[in-house]
Amino acid sequence: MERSNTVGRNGQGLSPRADFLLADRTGYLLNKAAMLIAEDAERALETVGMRLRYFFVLTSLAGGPELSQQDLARLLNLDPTTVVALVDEMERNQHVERRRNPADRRRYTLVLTESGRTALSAAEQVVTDAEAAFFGPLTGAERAGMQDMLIRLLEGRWPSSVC
Amino acid sequence: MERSNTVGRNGQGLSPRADFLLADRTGYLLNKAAMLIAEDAERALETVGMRLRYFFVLTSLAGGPELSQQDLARLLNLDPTTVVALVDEMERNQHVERRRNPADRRRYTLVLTESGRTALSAAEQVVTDAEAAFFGPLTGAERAGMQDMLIRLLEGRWPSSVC
DNA sequence: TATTGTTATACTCTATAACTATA
DNA sequence: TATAGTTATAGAGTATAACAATA
Repeated sequence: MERSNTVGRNGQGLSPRADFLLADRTGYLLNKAAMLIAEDAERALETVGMRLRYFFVLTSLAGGPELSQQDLARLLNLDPTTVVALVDEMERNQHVERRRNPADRRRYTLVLTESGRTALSAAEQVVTDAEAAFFGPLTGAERAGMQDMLIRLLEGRWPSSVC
Repeated sequence: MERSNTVGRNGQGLSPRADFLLADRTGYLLNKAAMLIAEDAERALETVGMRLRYFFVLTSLAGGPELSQQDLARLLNLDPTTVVALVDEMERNQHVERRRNPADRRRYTLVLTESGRTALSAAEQVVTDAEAAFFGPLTGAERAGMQDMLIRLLEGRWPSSVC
């Protein structure tokens, strides 16, 4: 049921106009949009039995250089202890192997398995579809422009090794 | 069916490029950017002793129509029980008053106090500065374009009453 | 019967500290 | 001494269910 607002936002006589509205805050809009696309992607991934963070890890391992658990933690802004649990799960699913790095035997090198690649492919499809739906209101050029702007905003705040 | 993939990206000669890198995912970039600006804003607000969500609530109350706690929950994607705790805190700080809505005595109308407005003003300054720094890499036109695109992406997924 | 605000509770997620093995 | 990974645990944050008052 909708509320009947007796007083309009822009102050029809009474209500004082605020200096900043929520919708004026680029940062707020960014957060709201991020939340919605994350929800959409999470919902899409449910159909293939995967969580979003799991998908991010698979993508990171598939696309980049060799990564250790610490690398993953830094890259995805996860706590190292969270990565342990995640990789445990991925290893149980045989999507990832831990291989000791001979150059530094403290580290594991995380290796995507064939099965992991297969799971990733299926996940990529549903996520790509979800993104296409979400960014549907934008033209291709606009979306490319947003992509470019976001990358520039992230410049220097991204762990060196990837991207 | 097993791990016959010595094809991993460790092979210097034959590293297969992934179909999608993390940086190709507009959704991922959106999330990363949102996380960073939220962190920046949170850090900026520390200097005035305020949390980001608190700031969002103050902004919502200052700028919009009368809001109940349920309205706030829907607007800011918060759980109604979380809003109770938040408003409790704001009432202790005398930034907000709960007034029974005579038209529907189940609801409170949340009213910003003068002291709340003062706190909001101080917070607006530091958040505006943090946003200016974060979006510094963009031209004014670009930032306006992003603002416009974000609003279009949120269209229809925003509670009707506000924005 | 449905909704607002509330409390109590359970659950999930994340952060902290300590330990090991390597460097 | 410092770092990677691990474990156990504490803490924050969130969701769930039940309830009273009101519609």
